[in-house]
Amino acid sequence: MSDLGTRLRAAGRRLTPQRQQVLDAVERLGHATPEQIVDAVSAQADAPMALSTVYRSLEALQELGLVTHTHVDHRVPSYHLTTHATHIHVVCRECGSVDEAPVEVAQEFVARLDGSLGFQADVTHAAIHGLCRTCRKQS
Amino acid sequence: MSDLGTRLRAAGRRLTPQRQQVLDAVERLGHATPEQIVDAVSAQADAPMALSTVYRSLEALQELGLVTHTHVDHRVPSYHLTTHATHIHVVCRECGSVDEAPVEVAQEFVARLDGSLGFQADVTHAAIHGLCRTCRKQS
DNA sequence: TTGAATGCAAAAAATTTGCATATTG
DNA sequence: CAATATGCAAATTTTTTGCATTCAA
Repeated sequence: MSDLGTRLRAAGRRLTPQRQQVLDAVERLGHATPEQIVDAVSAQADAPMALSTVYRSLEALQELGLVTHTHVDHRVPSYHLTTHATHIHVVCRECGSVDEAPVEVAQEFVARLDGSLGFQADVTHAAIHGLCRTCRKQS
Repeated sequence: MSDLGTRLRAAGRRLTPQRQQVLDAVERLGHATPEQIVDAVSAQADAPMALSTVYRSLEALQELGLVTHTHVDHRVPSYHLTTHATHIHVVCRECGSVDEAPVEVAQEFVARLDGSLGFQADVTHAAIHGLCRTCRKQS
């Protein structure tokens, strides 16, 4: 994987300290909302970063395929590295709890999507909604 | 499955024409944003429905487990019947195209989530992000 | 009749945009 | 130097909330 600067330039874009900081923050935080990112970056950097810059940076990083986002919370998107492929999020629609499952659980699912649609799925960190063990028993 | 009124009352809530209309609209439209629902309902009913009523109705219907939502478009949630289990949505993060896959594709995935976490997943209409066949080749 | 729901308007939250200025390549 | 990106503030868009009124049970 080439570095951020190279990738950005290849896409006709530029490497700025802000973009690097946003990428670093996403990596460091694991998952983060734009709000959390701006807070994290502003805490480290000398000057606070504009929230609009975070949005625009995330857009650029997403275009490069370096980050993606998911909707764990129904309102705010949560960003994470595309390569940070460690688990899948399952969200209970009853109690709102968030649990994690290893990627292997979806291996066959991904393979089938590939086979039938030619779609390269990024289920990693995808938010799967449903009922958790506990809430399920109660209904 | 008991009817809407019974279910609502069992939850200490009430059956109102608005809630029935919202449920009907979701069923008729398949998927719909709050905005689309208010439009659809207002077109049929004599008086236009308040958008806040749509939000509150959807909340109630979700609590009953009758509807769920997904994020096909990253901004606005799209609602659909929980029972309307026909397909899974795959969304390309590159071109934004939306494709569908039959539920069977996820059967094993769902079974495994159940087995490992006891989680009852509703992958139906879940939005899976990734790269479509076309965009995949270009990158 | 009484608690729950609606409608409206106002507030809050989240995201986007315009534009002058600064910065990258 | 030219094109791209930032920062700020204003504008949009989306969702929530307060409250008086209406309505379901």
